[in-house]
Amino acid sequence: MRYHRIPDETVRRLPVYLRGLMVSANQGNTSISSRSLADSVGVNSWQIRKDFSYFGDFGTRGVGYDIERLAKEIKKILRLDVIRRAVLVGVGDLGSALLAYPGFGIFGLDIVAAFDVDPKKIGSTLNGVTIEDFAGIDAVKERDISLAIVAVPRAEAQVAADRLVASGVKGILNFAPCKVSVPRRVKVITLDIAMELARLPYYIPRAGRAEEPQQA
Amino acid sequence: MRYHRIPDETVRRLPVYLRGLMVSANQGNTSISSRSLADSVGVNSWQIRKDFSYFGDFGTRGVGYDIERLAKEIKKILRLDVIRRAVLVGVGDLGSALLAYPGFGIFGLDIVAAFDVDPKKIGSTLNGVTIEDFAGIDAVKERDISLAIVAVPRAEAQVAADRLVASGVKGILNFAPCKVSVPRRVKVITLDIAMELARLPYYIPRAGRAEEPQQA
DNA sequence: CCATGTGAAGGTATTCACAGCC
DNA sequence: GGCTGTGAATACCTTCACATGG
Repeated sequence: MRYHRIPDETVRRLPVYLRGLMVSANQGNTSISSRSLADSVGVNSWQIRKDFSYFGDFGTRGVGYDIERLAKEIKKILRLDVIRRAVLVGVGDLGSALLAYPGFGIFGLDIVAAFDVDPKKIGSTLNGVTIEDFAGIDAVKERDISLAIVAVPRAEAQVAADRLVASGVKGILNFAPCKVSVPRRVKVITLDIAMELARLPYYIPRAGRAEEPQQA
Repeated sequence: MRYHRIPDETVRRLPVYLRGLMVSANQGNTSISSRSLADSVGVNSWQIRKDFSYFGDFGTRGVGYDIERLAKEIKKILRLDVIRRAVLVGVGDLGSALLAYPGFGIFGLDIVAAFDVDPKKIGSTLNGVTIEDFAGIDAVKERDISLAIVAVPRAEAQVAADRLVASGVKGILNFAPCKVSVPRRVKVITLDIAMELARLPYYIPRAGRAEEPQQA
Protein backbone atom coordinates (compact mmCIF):
# COMPACT_ATOMS: atom_id res chain seq x y z
CA MET A 1 0.00 0.00 0.00
CA ARG A 2 1.39 3.38 -0.98
CA TYR A 3 1.70 6.59 0.99
CA HIS A 4 1.62 5.04 4.41
CA ARG A 5 3.22 6.92 7.22
CA ILE A 6 6.76 5.52 7.50
CA PRO A 7 7.39 3.97 10.94
CA ASP A 8 10.28 5.34 12.93
CA GLU A 9 12.02 2.00 13.04
CA THR A 10 11.89 1.83 9.27
CA VAL A 11 13.48 5.27 9.04
CA ARG A 12 16.26 4.00 11.28
CA ARG A 13 16.90 1.15 8.84
CA LEU A 14 16.78 3.20 5.65
CA PRO A 15 20.42 4.32 5.84
CA VAL A 16 21.38 0.68 6.32
CA TYR A 17 19.57 -0.28 3.16
CA LEU A 18 20.98 2.71 1.32
CA ARG A 19 24.52 1.63 2.11
CA GLY A 20 23.74 -1.94 1.08
CA LEU A 21 22.35 -0.71 -2.23
CA MET A 22 25.42 1.43 -2.89
CA VAL A 23 27.75 -1.47 -2.20
CA SER A 24 25.78 -3.70 -4.54
CA ALA A 25 25.73 -1.02 -7.23
CA ASN A 26 29.51 -0.69 -6.94
CA GLN A 27 29.74 -4.40 -7.66
CA GLY A 28 28.00 -3.75 -10.95
CA ASN A 29 24.48 -4.85 -10.10
CA THR A 30 21.44 -2.95 -11.31
CA SER A 31 18.84 -4.86 -9.34
CA ILE A 32 18.80 -6.80 -6.09
CA SER A 33 16.35 -9.14 -4.39
CA SER A 34 15.16 -8.61 -0.82
CA ARG A 35 16.87 -11.89 0.00
CA SER A 36 20.33 -10.87 -1.14
CA LEU A 37 20.01 -7.40 0.36
CA ALA A 38 19.01 -9.14 3.56
CA ASP A 39 22.15 -11.25 3.50
CA SER A 40 24.37 -8.25 3.00
CA VAL A 41 22.90 -5.91 5.61
CA GLY A 42 21.66 -8.34 8.24
CA VAL A 43 17.91 -7.65 8.26
CA ASN A 44 15.21 -10.23 7.43
CA SER A 45 13.99 -10.22 3.86
CA TRP A 46 10.34 -9.88 4.89
CA GLN A 47 11.24 -6.89 7.04
CA ILE A 48 12.93 -5.31 4.05
CA ARG A 49 9.92 -5.89 1.80
CA LYS A 50 7.58 -4.49 4.42
CA ASP A 51 9.77 -1.44 4.89
CA PHE A 52 9.92 -0.74 1.17
CA SER A 53 6.19 -1.25 0.84
CA TYR A 54 5.58 1.84 2.98
CA PHE A 55 6.71 4.08 0.17
CA GLY A 56 5.78 2.48 -3.11
CA ASP A 57 6.52 -0.17 -5.68
CA PHE A 58 10.15 -0.35 -6.57
CA GLY A 59 10.38 -4.05 -7.10
CA THR A 60 9.66 -6.29 -10.04
CA ARG A 61 8.19 -9.65 -9.06
CA GLY A 62 10.44 -12.49 -10.00
CA VAL A 63 13.42 -10.13 -10.30
CA GLY A 64 14.00 -7.77 -7.38
CA TYR A 65 14.44 -4.07 -6.80
CA ASP A 66 15.87 -1.52 -9.21
CA ILE A 67 18.87 -0.34 -7.22
CA GLU A 68 19.25 3.12 -8.66
CA ARG A 69 15.59 4.05 -8.47
CA LEU A 70 15.27 2.72 -4.93
CA ALA A 71 18.45 4.44 -3.72
CA LYS A 72 17.28 7.72 -5.16
CA GLU A 73 13.93 7.37 -3.41
CA ILE A 74 15.50 6.54 -0.06
CA LYS A 75 17.77 9.56 -0.36
CA LYS A 76 14.74 11.69 -1.08
CA ILE A 77 12.85 10.37 1.92
CA LEU A 78 15.82 10.94 4.19
CA ARG A 79 16.21 14.41 2.62
CA LEU A 80 19.77 13.53 1.74
CA ASP A 81 19.03 15.02 -1.67
CA VAL A 82 18.87 18.53 -0.23
CA ILE A 83 20.46 18.63 3.22
CA ARG A 84 24.11 17.83 3.10
CA ARG A 85 26.25 20.45 4.78
CA ALA A 86 27.29 20.06 8.41
CA VAL A 87 29.32 22.01 10.93
CA LEU A 88 31.52 20.49 13.61
CA VAL A 89 31.80 22.05 17.05
CA GLY A 90 34.68 20.84 19.19
CA VAL A 91 37.90 19.78 17.48
CA GLY A 92 39.36 17.59 20.23
CA ASP A 93 40.40 13.98 19.77
CA LEU A 94 36.96 12.83 18.72
CA GLY A 95 36.21 15.94 16.68
CA SER A 96 39.46 15.59 14.74
CA ALA A 97 38.69 11.96 14.03
CA LEU A 98 35.26 12.94 12.72
CA LEU A 99 36.81 15.59 10.46
CA ALA A 100 39.10 12.95 9.02
CA TYR A 101 36.38 10.32 8.78
CA PRO A 102 35.73 9.39 5.16
CA GLY A 103 32.41 7.65 5.84
CA PHE A 104 30.09 10.63 5.48
CA GLY A 105 30.66 10.92 1.76
CA ILE A 106 28.62 7.88 0.82
CA PHE A 107 25.53 9.66 2.12
CA GLY A 108 26.46 12.90 0.41
CA LEU A 109 27.16 14.51 3.77
CA ASP A 110 29.95 17.02 4.12
CA ILE A 111 31.55 18.74 7.10
CA VAL A 112 32.17 22.20 5.70
CA ALA A 113 33.14 24.12 8.84
CA ALA A 114 34.65 23.51 12.25
CA PHE A 115 34.69 25.58 15.42
CA ASP A 116 36.59 25.43 18.68
CA VAL A 117 37.35 27.71 21.63
CA ASP A 118 41.04 26.80 21.90
CA PRO A 119 43.19 29.65 20.49
CA LYS A 120 45.94 27.13 19.70
CA LYS A 121 43.61 25.33 17.30
CA ILE A 122 41.87 28.30 15.74
CA GLY A 123 43.30 29.10 12.33
CA SER A 124 44.83 25.71 11.68
CA THR A 125 43.51 23.49 8.93
CA LEU A 126 42.48 19.84 9.18
CA ASN A 127 41.32 17.88 6.16
CA GLY A 128 40.76 21.03 4.21
CA VAL A 129 38.63 22.65 6.89
CA THR A 130 39.97 25.71 8.71
CA ILE A 131 39.10 25.79 12.39
CA GLU A 132 37.28 28.96 13.37
CA ASP A 133 36.64 30.66 16.68
CA PHE A 134 33.48 29.37 18.34
CA ALA A 135 32.64 32.95 19.25
CA GLY A 136 31.88 33.50 15.58
CA ILE A 137 29.53 30.53 15.25
CA ASP A 138 26.66 32.85 14.26
CA ALA A 139 28.29 33.15 10.87
CA VAL A 140 27.01 29.71 9.87
CA LYS A 141 23.61 31.37 9.45
CA GLU A 142 24.75 32.71 6.09
CA ARG A 143 26.34 29.46 4.92
CA ASP A 144 23.41 27.14 4.29
CA ILE A 145 24.30 24.70 7.03
CA SER A 146 21.47 22.84 8.74
CA LEU A 147 23.31 20.00 10.47
CA ALA A 148 25.76 20.12 13.35
CA ILE A 149 27.99 17.65 15.11
CA VAL A 150 28.70 18.46 18.74
CA ALA A 151 31.90 16.89 20.08
CA VAL A 152 32.63 19.00 23.15
CA PRO A 153 32.89 18.02 26.84
CA ARG A 154 29.64 17.47 28.68
CA ALA A 155 29.74 20.80 30.46
CA GLU A 156 29.82 22.74 27.21
CA ALA A 157 27.31 20.75 25.19
CA GLN A 158 24.22 22.72 26.14
CA VAL A 159 25.88 26.04 25.37
CA ALA A 160 27.09 24.74 22.04
CA ALA A 161 23.60 23.51 21.19
CA ASP A 162 22.02 26.82 22.18
CA ARG A 163 24.37 28.79 19.97
CA LEU A 164 23.87 26.37 17.09
CA VAL A 165 20.10 26.61 17.32
CA ALA A 166 20.38 30.38 17.39
CA SER A 167 22.49 30.11 14.25
CA GLY A 168 19.76 28.30 12.39
CA VAL A 169 20.91 24.72 12.72
CA LYS A 170 18.00 22.25 12.45
CA GLY A 171 19.56 18.96 13.46
CA ILE A 172 22.30 18.06 15.93
CA LEU A 173 24.31 14.89 16.33
CA ASN A 174 25.47 15.09 19.94
CA PHE A 175 28.44 13.08 21.18
CA ALA A 176 28.44 14.61 24.65
CA PRO A 177 27.14 12.17 27.26
CA CYS A 178 24.17 14.22 28.40
CA LYS A 179 20.74 15.44 27.44
CA VAL A 180 20.64 18.69 25.50
CA SER A 181 17.44 20.70 25.43
CA VAL A 182 16.40 22.40 22.23
CA PRO A 183 13.21 23.85 20.80
CA ARG A 184 10.78 21.27 19.47
CA ARG A 185 11.51 22.12 15.85
CA VAL A 186 15.13 21.03 16.22
CA LYS A 187 16.03 17.35 16.25
CA VAL A 188 18.83 15.99 18.42
CA ILE A 189 20.32 12.53 18.16
CA THR A 190 22.62 11.78 21.06
CA LEU A 191 25.24 9.17 20.44
CA ASP A 192 26.87 8.16 23.69
CA ILE A 193 29.78 5.91 22.85
CA ALA A 194 30.57 4.76 26.39
CA MET A 195 26.95 3.82 26.86
CA GLU A 196 27.00 1.51 23.88
CA LEU A 197 30.02 -0.28 25.28
CA ALA A 198 28.32 -0.36 28.68
CA ARG A 199 25.34 -2.37 27.50
CA LEU A 200 27.50 -4.98 25.84
CA PRO A 201 28.32 -6.99 28.99
CA TYR A 202 24.61 -7.62 29.56
CA TYR A 203 24.52 -9.85 26.52
CA ILE A 204 27.48 -11.92 27.59
CA PRO A 205 26.32 -15.14 29.20
CA ARG A 206 27.59 -15.84 32.67
CA ALA A 207 29.97 -18.78 32.64
CA GLY A 208 28.37 -21.85 34.15
CA ARG A 209 24.86 -20.46 34.46
CA ALA A 210 21.82 -21.86 32.73
CA GLU A 211 19.78 -18.71 32.39
CA GLU A 212 21.27 -16.31 29.89
CA PRO A 213 19.97 -13.38 27.93
CA GLN A 214 19.85 -14.10 24.23
CA GLN A 215 21.14 -11.76 21.68
CA ALA A 216 18.87 -9.38 19.86
CA MET B 1 6.02 -7.22 39.93
CA ARG B 2 9.44 -8.71 40.56
CA TYR B 3 11.59 -11.00 38.45
CA HIS B 4 10.05 -10.14 35.14
CA ARG B 5 12.11 -10.62 32.04
CA ILE B 6 13.70 -7.24 31.35
CA PRO B 7 12.67 -5.86 27.94
CA ASP B 8 15.42 -5.04 25.51
CA GLU B 9 14.43 -1.41 25.30
CA THR B 10 14.71 -1.17 29.05
CA VAL B 11 18.22 -2.62 28.91
CA ARG B 12 19.08 0.06 26.37
CA ARG B 13 17.94 2.72 28.84
CA LEU B 14 19.67 1.31 31.92
CA PRO B 15 23.04 2.93 31.18
CA VAL B 16 21.20 6.24 30.73
CA TYR B 17 19.67 5.90 34.16
CA LEU B 18 22.95 4.78 35.64
CA ARG B 19 24.68 7.89 34.42
CA GLY B 20 21.85 10.06 35.73
CA LEU B 21 22.11 8.41 39.13
CA MET B 22 25.88 8.93 39.25
CA VAL B 23 25.52 12.61 38.39
CA SER B 24 22.90 13.06 41.08
CA ALA B 25 25.02 11.21 43.63
CA ASN B 26 27.95 13.50 42.81
CA GLN B 27 25.71 16.43 43.65
CA GLY B 28 25.33 14.97 47.11
CA ASN B 29 21.90 13.37 46.80
CA THR B 30 21.14 10.00 48.33
CA SER B 31 17.70 9.53 46.82
CA ILE B 32 15.94 10.75 43.69
CA SER B 33 12.36 10.74 42.44
CA SER B 34 11.38 9.34 39.07
CA ARG B 35 10.31 12.85 38.16
CA SER B 36 13.66 14.49 38.76
CA LEU B 37 15.58 11.62 37.19
CA ALA B 38 13.24 12.04 34.23
CA ASP B 39 14.11 15.71 33.95
CA SER B 40 17.81 15.01 34.02
CA VAL B 41 17.99 12.17 31.53
CA GLY B 42 15.09 12.96 29.21
CA VAL B 43 12.83 9.92 29.67
CA ASN B 44 9.25 10.06 30.96
CA SER B 45 8.83 9.46 34.67
CA TRP B 46 6.28 6.67 34.14
CA GLN B 47 8.65 4.97 31.75
CA ILE B 48 11.34 5.10 34.40
CA ARG B 49 9.07 3.65 37.08
CA LYS B 50 7.94 0.89 34.74
CA ASP B 51 11.53 0.08 33.82
CA PHE B 52 12.61 -0.11 37.45
CA SER B 53 9.60 -2.24 38.31
CA TYR B 54 10.96 -5.03 36.14
CA PHE B 55 13.66 -5.78 38.64
CA GLY B 56 12.35 -5.02 42.08
CA ASP B 57 11.43 -2.40 44.61
CA PHE B 58 14.08 0.23 45.03
CA GLY B 59 11.81 3.16 45.70
CA THR B 60 10.16 4.49 48.81
CA ARG B 61 6.70 5.92 48.18
CA GLY B 62 6.58 9.58 48.92
CA VAL B 63 10.35 9.85 48.71
CA GLY B 64 11.98 8.33 45.66
CA TYR B 65 14.71 5.84 44.87
CA ASP B 66 17.79 5.06 46.94
CA ILE B 67 20.50 6.09 44.50
CA GLU B 68 23.29 3.89 45.73
CA ARG B 69 21.24 0.73 46.00
CA LEU B 70 19.66 1.29 42.61
CA ALA B 71 22.95 2.09 40.90
CA LYS B 72 24.51 -1.03 42.31
CA GLU B 73 21.61 -3.14 41.08
CA ILE B 74 21.75 -1.66 37.58
CA LYS B 75 25.47 -2.34 37.41
CA LYS B 76 24.82 -5.90 38.44
CA ILE B 77 22.16 -6.39 35.81
CA LEU B 78 24.39 -4.93 33.12
CA ARG B 79 27.23 -7.14 34.45
CA LEU B 80 29.34 -4.03 34.87
CA ASP B 81 30.27 -5.43 38.27
CA VAL B 82 32.34 -8.19 36.69
CA ILE B 83 33.09 -7.40 33.04
CA ARG B 84 35.20 -4.34 32.67
CA ARG B 85 38.29 -4.91 30.56
CA ALA B 86 38.28 -4.12 26.87
CA VAL B 87 40.72 -4.32 23.98
CA LEU B 88 40.90 -1.87 21.09
CA VAL B 89 41.66 -3.02 17.56
CA GLY B 90 42.63 -0.31 15.11
CA VAL B 91 44.48 2.74 16.41
CA GLY B 92 43.67 5.19 13.61
CA ASP B 93 42.06 8.56 14.12
CA LEU B 94 38.94 7.15 15.70
CA GLY B 95 40.77 4.47 17.67
CA SER B 96 43.17 7.04 19.12
CA ALA B 97 40.26 9.22 20.13
CA LEU B 98 38.63 6.26 21.87
CA LEU B 99 41.86 5.47 23.74
CA ALA B 100 41.94 9.04 24.98
CA TYR B 101 38.22 9.14 25.74
CA PRO B 102 37.63 9.61 29.47
CA GLY B 103 33.96 8.61 29.35
CA PHE B 104 34.34 4.86 29.87
CA GLY B 105 35.47 5.25 33.44
CA ILE B 106 32.07 6.16 34.84
CA PHE B 107 30.85 2.69 33.89
CA GLY B 108 33.96 1.02 35.27
CA LEU B 109 35.08 0.13 31.76
CA ASP B 110 38.75 0.15 30.88
CA ILE B 111 40.65 -0.20 27.62
CA VAL B 112 43.64 -2.24 28.73
CA ALA B 113 45.19 -3.18 25.39
CA ALA B 114 45.40 -1.90 21.83
CA PHE B 115 46.37 -3.56 18.58
CA ASP B 116 47.18 -2.35 15.10
CA VAL B 117 48.85 -3.67 11.95
CA ASP B 118 50.87 -0.54 11.23
CA PRO B 119 54.57 -1.10 12.15
CA LYS B 120 54.94 2.66 12.68
CA LYS B 121 52.39 2.54 15.48
CA ILE B 122 53.36 -0.74 17.11
CA GLY B 123 55.41 -0.17 20.23
CA SER B 124 54.33 3.41 20.85
CA THR B 125 52.26 4.31 23.87
CA LEU B 126 49.01 6.27 23.97
CA ASN B 127 47.27 7.10 27.21
CA GLY B 128 49.29 4.51 29.06
CA VAL B 129 48.46 1.74 26.62
CA THR B 130 51.23 0.30 24.45
CA ILE B 131 50.14 -0.56 20.95
CA GLU B 132 50.83 -4.18 20.05
CA ASP B 133 51.06 -6.05 16.77
CA PHE B 134 47.66 -7.34 15.66
CA ALA B 135 49.34 -10.59 14.66
CA GLY B 136 49.68 -11.29 18.38
CA ILE B 137 46.03 -10.69 19.19
CA ASP B 138 45.66 -14.27 20.44
CA ALA B 139 47.52 -13.20 23.56
CA VAL B 140 44.40 -11.49 24.91
CA LYS B 141 43.16 -14.99 25.70
CA GLU B 142 45.34 -15.00 28.80
CA ARG B 143 44.44 -11.48 29.90
CA ASP B 144 40.85 -11.75 31.09
CA ILE B 145 39.45 -9.48 28.37
CA SER B 146 35.92 -10.13 27.18
CA LEU B 147 35.08 -6.89 25.38
CA ALA B 148 36.53 -5.50 22.17
CA ILE B 149 36.21 -2.27 20.25
CA VAL B 150 36.77 -2.57 16.52
CA ALA B 151 37.83 0.67 14.84
CA VAL B 152 39.35 -0.55 11.59
CA PRO B 153 38.36 0.15 7.96
CA ARG B 154 35.38 -1.76 6.64
CA ALA B 155 37.44 -4.23 4.65
CA GLU B 156 39.28 -5.43 7.75
CA ALA B 157 36.39 -5.54 10.21
CA GLN B 158 35.36 -9.14 9.60
CA VAL B 159 38.93 -10.42 9.94
CA ALA B 160 39.38 -8.45 13.14
CA ALA B 161 36.15 -9.86 14.53
CA ASP B 162 37.11 -13.42 13.60
CA ARG B 163 40.45 -13.15 15.33
CA LEU B 164 38.85 -11.56 18.39
CA VAL B 165 36.27 -14.30 18.68
CA ALA B 166 39.02 -16.88 18.37
CA SER B 167 40.80 -15.08 21.19
CA GLY B 168 37.87 -15.50 23.51
CA VAL B 169 36.22 -12.10 23.22
CA LYS B 170 32.49 -12.26 24.03
CA GLY B 171 31.24 -8.83 23.00
CA ILE B 172 32.26 -6.45 20.22
CA LEU B 173 31.51 -2.79 19.71
CA ASN B 174 31.98 -2.34 15.98
CA PHE B 175 32.59 1.07 14.44
CA ALA B 176 33.14 -0.24 10.93
CA PRO B 177 30.17 0.52 8.67
CA CYS B 178 29.27 -3.05 7.85
CA LYS B 179 27.73 -6.22 9.18
CA VAL B 180 30.12 -8.56 10.93
CA SER B 181 29.19 -12.19 11.34
CA VAL B 182 30.04 -13.97 14.57
CA PRO B 183 28.92 -17.12 16.34
CA ARG B 184 25.59 -16.80 18.14
CA ARG B 185 27.21 -16.74 21.56
CA VAL B 186 29.05 -13.50 20.76
CA LYS B 187 27.21 -10.18 20.82
CA VAL B 188 28.01 -7.42 18.35
CA ILE B 189 26.77 -3.86 18.60
CA THR B 190 27.51 -1.90 15.44
CA LEU B 191 27.74 1.82 15.83
CA ASP B 192 27.77 3.47 12.44
CA ILE B 193 28.47 7.14 12.99
CA ALA B 194 27.78 8.33 9.46
CA MET B 195 24.45 6.55 9.54
CA GLU B 196 23.35 8.45 12.61
CA LEU B 197 24.13 11.72 10.90
CA ALA B 198 22.38 10.45 7.79
CA ARG B 199 19.03 9.97 9.47
CA LEU B 200 19.06 13.44 10.97
CA PRO B 201 17.85 15.31 7.85
CA TYR B 202 14.67 13.22 7.84
CA TYR B 203 13.50 14.95 10.98
CA ILE B 204 14.09 18.42 9.61
CA PRO B 205 10.85 19.89 8.37
CA ARG B 206 10.81 21.08 4.82
CA ALA B 207 10.50 24.84 4.72
CA GLY B 208 7.01 25.91 3.68
CA ARG B 209 5.40 22.47 3.78
CA ALA B 210 2.47 21.51 5.99
CA GLU B 211 3.20 17.82 6.45
CA GLU B 212 6.28 17.26 8.58
CA PRO B 213 7.67 14.36 10.51
CA GLN B 214 7.61 14.99 14.23
CA GLN B 215 10.51 14.30 16.44
CA ALA B 216 10.78 11.13 18.43
C1' DC C 1 8.50 -20.55 -10.86
C1' DC C 2 10.41 -16.67 -8.42
C1' DA C 3 10.20 -12.66 -5.75
C1' DT C 4 7.31 -8.78 -4.44
C1' DG C 5 3.70 -6.70 -1.72
C1' DT C 6 0.37 -6.84 2.00
C1' DG C 7 -3.56 -8.06 5.04
C1' DA C 8 -3.81 -10.47 9.33
C1' DA C 9 -1.78 -12.40 13.46
C1' DG C 10 1.26 -12.17 17.01
C1' DG C 11 4.47 -9.98 20.04
C1' DT C 12 6.58 -6.09 22.38
C1' DA C 13 6.83 -1.59 24.33
C1' DT C 14 4.59 2.73 25.82
C1' DT C 15 1.15 5.24 28.09
C1' DC C 16 -2.43 5.73 31.29
C1' DA C 17 -4.77 5.88 35.57
C1' DC C 18 -4.99 4.86 40.01
C1' DA C 19 -4.41 1.82 44.11
C1' DG C 20 -1.03 1.39 47.74
C1' DC C 21 2.19 3.12 50.93
C1' DC C 22 5.28 6.41 53.36
C1' DG D 1 0.43 15.20 49.90
C1' DG D 2 3.76 12.97 47.31
C1' DC D 3 5.66 9.33 44.83
C1' DT D 4 6.01 4.48 43.74
C1' DG D 5 4.38 0.33 41.52
C1' DT D 6 1.45 -1.97 38.24
C1' DG D 7 -2.65 -3.96 35.75
C1' DA D 8 -5.07 -2.52 31.75
C1' DA D 9 -5.41 -0.05 27.47
C1' DT D 10 -3.20 1.51 23.66
C1' DA D 11 0.13 2.04 20.13
C1' DC D 12 3.71 0.19 17.59
C1' DC D 13 6.55 -3.12 15.26
C1' DT D 14 7.57 -7.75 13.48
C1' DT D 15 6.46 -11.98 11.54
C1' DC D 16 3.72 -14.91 8.87
C1' DA D 17 1.40 -16.74 4.94
C1' DC D 18 -0.08 -16.25 0.67
C1' DA D 19 -2.28 -13.80 -3.18
C1' DT D 20 -0.44 -11.26 -7.03
C1' DG D 21 2.18 -10.38 -10.95
C1' DG D 22 6.48 -10.65 -14.09
